[in-house]
Amino acid sequence: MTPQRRAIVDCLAATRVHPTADEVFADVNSRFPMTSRATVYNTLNLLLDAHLVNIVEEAGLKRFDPNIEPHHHFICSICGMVEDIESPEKDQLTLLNVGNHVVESMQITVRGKCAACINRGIRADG
Amino acid sequence: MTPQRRAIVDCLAATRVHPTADEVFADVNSRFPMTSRATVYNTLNLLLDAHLVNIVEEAGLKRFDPNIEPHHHFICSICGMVEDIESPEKDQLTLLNVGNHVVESMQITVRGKCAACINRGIRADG
DNA sequence: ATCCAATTTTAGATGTATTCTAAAGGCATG
DNA sequence: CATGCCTTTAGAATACATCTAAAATTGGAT
Ligand SMILES: [Mn+2]
Ligand SMILES: [Mn+2]
Ligand SMILES: [Zn+2]
Ligand SMILES: [Zn+2]
Repeated sequence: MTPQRRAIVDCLAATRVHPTADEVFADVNSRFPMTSRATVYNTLNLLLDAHLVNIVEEAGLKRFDPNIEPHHHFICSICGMVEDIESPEKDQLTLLNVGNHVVESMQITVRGKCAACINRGIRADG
Repeated sequence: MTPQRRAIVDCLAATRVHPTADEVFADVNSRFPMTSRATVYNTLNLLLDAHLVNIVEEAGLKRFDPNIEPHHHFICSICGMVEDIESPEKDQLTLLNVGNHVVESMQITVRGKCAACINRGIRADG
């Protein structure tokens, strides 16, 4: 556990915004200016392999999610924001068979417009 | 509607495999050898803007889905195959509010191992 | 403390998917 | 035929991610 790795882990633990690798890099770099992108990617991939973080893909970006409890996401179609859903919906899902495939997990993605974007839009109109 | 565009639309209409842009390019190019990648990407993005196709992102790839009816997907964690779910699960989902956000759609992603990959694995073992 | 092997970090090169650009081509209209 | 508009094309440019090889750091053994 090096300072760089600690900074990366801390960055993930402190956020709920599902940052991209580049956002993690920017954050870590502000505290450890010499940290390279490669270290950030290496460490994130180590965390992935160890199942300590998950990935949420959206708009061509891989966003990293330190919340490894099964949960669902809301994604804003305007600003791209990804937010955890403290899921009552989870209980709606029975893990059932799909064809002859072996099902391991099920996840809901909810799309729409986030409150911030709606407010921005209303102000822009008025 | 040019021959290239028709070929791209036909390619999408004929498949259920959620091809990538490059897979569409390969298919179209086999019939119209001079078609460029730019035309494929341009046309796919036009179709997206017109809401005639959707995107399914997986493993860093954008896969194109001509099925614009709301539906769900099974994704194989081994081969990456994306398959529509003729959804009884759809009815499990009530389109409910998430925070102060405006919900527009909800989609289930089921992950696991596909039948083909399971068979391949069993043969490899035996 | 010194040496050494193993691991980690770094800068930059490389890879891969996608988008952009500028010129050429097609097609309809006057 | 000349004009304008849209499409296509090839290749350059961009963006995100991964790989490489050398330097730096670590921890254990002497
Ligand atoms: Mn999450
Ligand atoms: Mn589909
Ligand atoms: Zn938003
Ligand atoms: Zn499979």
